[in-house]
Amino acid sequence: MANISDIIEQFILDTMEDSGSIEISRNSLADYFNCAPSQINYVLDTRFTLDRGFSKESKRGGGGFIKITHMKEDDATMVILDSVGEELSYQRMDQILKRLCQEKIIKNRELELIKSALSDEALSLPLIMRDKLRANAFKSVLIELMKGDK
Amino acid sequence: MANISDIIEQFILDTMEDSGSIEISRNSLADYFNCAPSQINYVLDTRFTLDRGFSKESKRGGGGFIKITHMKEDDATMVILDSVGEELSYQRMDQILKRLCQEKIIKNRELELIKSALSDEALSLPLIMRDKLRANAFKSVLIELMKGDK
DNA sequence: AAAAATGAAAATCAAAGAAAGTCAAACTTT
DNA sequence: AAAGTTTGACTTTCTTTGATTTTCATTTTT
Repeated sequence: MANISDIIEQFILDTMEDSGSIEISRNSLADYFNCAPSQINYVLDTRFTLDRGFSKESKRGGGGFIKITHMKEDDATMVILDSVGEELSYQRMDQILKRLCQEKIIKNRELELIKSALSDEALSLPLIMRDKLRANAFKSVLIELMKGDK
Repeated sequence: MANISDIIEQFILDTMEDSGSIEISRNSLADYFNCAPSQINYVLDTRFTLDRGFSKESKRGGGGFIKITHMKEDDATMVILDSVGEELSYQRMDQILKRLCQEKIIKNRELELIKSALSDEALSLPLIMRDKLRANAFKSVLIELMKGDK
């Protein structure tokens, strides 16, 4: 235990606890922990994944940053995320979206927009890849929907 | 938002908010922000682009100026659809979404949802395929948007 | 009055700088 | 041995800076 990756993970988790998000400079963080900058990427790639309810955004160059967002911690949202799994058909996505709509989590127009962005036609790929990619992209949408307060 | 370019962008946006246009002296603006005059060009080239619905005109020499106008397009969606080619980077999509937002064609939340559905993280594919797929999926969203109104 | 010189802008372009991403080799733990 | 971690060299993207060029208006010269 107590390897640097776990420590960095904990640090990030602690820092983002209140707001549900954090915006950091990769280099400063690496400096702070005396590690290679790419170590930060390793931590991000292995721990702050979509499956675990995190989404990331970053920018290079002057004024660059990495931003991590987490969805709300309650079970209900986590259950939905879990239910997506590795692959997601258009039909199943549709079902989930309908439910979100019934529960007033999204508007009908939002449902339509998401469906059009992630329809079979929009994701022009071989079937196996398509459902995998849809699973991933849809998780990203769910996380956006269920972001912590702010 | 720690870099000068973003600050200058915001300043210009704020200043032109009311009238929808602004006429400035490049040198004074550079003076005001203590930066190289060419930095202003950089901001103009990267942020006040056609994709975002801005047009620029300028004059050199004594009494020179730069004028930026935000054009109101009747059906921006159609024009944008035509301008999205075979590939679409995340950055460019972001610009377009900002414009759709400014023109009140989509809400901010819808912008965020689309961004999350079609982010680099969501579309976990090799870069070349990713931008192709994004172009396709985004067109599908634009078409959905055109259905909506009217 | 036309031509030439001067100076005041803005445009361009390339180099340098800043920050994050990638990938594979070396090392550790299980 | 396999899985997980650490490190570093190299790449890509975005920003900043400055030197040089182009364009326009005004003034001076012929």
